[in-house]
Amino acid sequence: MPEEIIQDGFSSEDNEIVRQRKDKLLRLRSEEGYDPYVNETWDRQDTLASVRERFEHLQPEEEDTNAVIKTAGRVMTVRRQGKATFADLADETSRMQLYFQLNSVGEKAYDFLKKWVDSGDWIGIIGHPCRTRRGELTIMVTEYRLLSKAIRPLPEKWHGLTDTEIRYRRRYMDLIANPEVREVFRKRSRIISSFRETLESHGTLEVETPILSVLAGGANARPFKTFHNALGVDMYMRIAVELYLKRLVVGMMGRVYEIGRNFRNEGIDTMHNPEFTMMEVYWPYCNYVDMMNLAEELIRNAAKAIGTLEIEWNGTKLDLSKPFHRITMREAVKKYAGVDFDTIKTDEEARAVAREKGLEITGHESRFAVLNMLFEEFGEENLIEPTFLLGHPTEISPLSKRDPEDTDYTHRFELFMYGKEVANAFSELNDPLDQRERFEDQARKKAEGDDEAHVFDEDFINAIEAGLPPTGGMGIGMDRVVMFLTGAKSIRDVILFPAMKPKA
RNA sequence: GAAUCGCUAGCUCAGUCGGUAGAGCACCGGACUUUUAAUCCGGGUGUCGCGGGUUCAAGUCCCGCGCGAUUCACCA
Repeated sequence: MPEEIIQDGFSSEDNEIVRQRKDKLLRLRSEEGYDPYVNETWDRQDTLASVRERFEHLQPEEEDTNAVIKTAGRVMTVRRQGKATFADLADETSRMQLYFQLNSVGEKAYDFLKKWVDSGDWIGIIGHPCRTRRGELTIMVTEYRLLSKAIRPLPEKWHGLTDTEIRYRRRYMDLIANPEVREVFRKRSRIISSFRETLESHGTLEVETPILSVLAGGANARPFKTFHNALGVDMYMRIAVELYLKRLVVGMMGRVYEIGRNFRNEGIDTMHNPEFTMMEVYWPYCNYVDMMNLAEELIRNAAKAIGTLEIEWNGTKLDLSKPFHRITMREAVKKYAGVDFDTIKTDEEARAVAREKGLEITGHESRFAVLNMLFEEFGEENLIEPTFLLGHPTEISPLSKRDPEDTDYTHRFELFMYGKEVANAFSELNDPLDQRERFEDQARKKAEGDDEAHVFDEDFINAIEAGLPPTGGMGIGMDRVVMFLTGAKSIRDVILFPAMKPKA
């Protein structure tokens, strides 16, 4: 078949159905003088859900000719039957049967329907409700208007669209074919709204900080790099908003939060997307304990907002009304790896234990790094019920305040659910001298080849030097919260347009 | 990065031992004024993911590549 682009909007890529529909569209314009893409408004007065609610009381074969319904939606299926036609109309709220009779709409409109309206098209309709003999609430159409024409066929009406690749790449087709997918994203929206409501009920101000900047700090992660032409400088996409929000607390903005996209140039799997949504919150005069309470409240309220405190993910049910568990990293390692770190006093001892446990050891690890490795290897996956992990070593917590009782450890927690990290929080380090040392330590790690070590942010130190009040801060991975509350097994199922490799 | 599985019509899928590409839905034409996976009659619309190879003959066998899914590794 020769490569050619056919004129008038036709393409050699078109399949048979698309060619027929394009041809139909041209004929609709030339034969009827009707342009289905002209600027049109339609005064929709009812959604299908509201129609369903208003006329639920109708009995089979009952018809309410006095009521007027004015609605609109996408034609999903058409059942033509000579001088009568049934169709299913869907909108964002529901789906309802339409009944067009030759007598009810008139001959001219009925012929137009037969000739020009297809499944996939958007139509506005005026009619009244009735219930069929078989009990189906139906709109008896008296007038309708073709609002927009679809020239590409809908996915199959019975099996729908299941091909994951098409579902993610062409999410619009997924959303058309699978109403339950629309419901997941409505829940996502409600969860995020609930977070905002909870935060604002505590007097927290929503702020926006740079996505693009010269330094990407606040987390251990590889950033995306880009270039600003006019400034002539390399820039990075943010990996966290932490350092900016703490500057705002220094700047006397009080309680602040941001819900926004972070970007990390790392692998993609069922728990990670290169861009993901993070909520970060900072409260002056508070500490990590306040953040624990806030974390529980945020998650519980979000669950309530979508209807239930009983959640199920990956076959495991959880009751979010119960208080969340607490365990220290050392306790978790003792329990799940069988290693008692209280008896380990040197890095050498720790490395020996780690080798025994089968961990890959280079010989430079401190006992604190080993503790963390043992937790990640043996502990993490066991924290199924919501659990605050406490007592992180200072070495792996460069922005976290030390525990005054044991300065090798910090006042920090991570919240785990289903064995996955959902939140990370701490009493924010506000000692500028200590913060400088921590950054210096990170800089050493970076120089040793750790490309995920924190960058040294001199201006952030400057901010801390200006005085950060005692502050509790927390970050929550919103995508994971949505996954656990909706039962989605992949992060791609809670992100409308997940990252995909280009096909060709 | 590795392994496994998948990629065939718009969608969901079948395709035997290597022997002329199939079904349902959708779509096109016709009948039908209460159907609802409507029904009935007629019609197959295709770069079998891409590129090589073996063979008289490849959707099928072999090699390479691409994309996706899952698991593992990596990664907050």
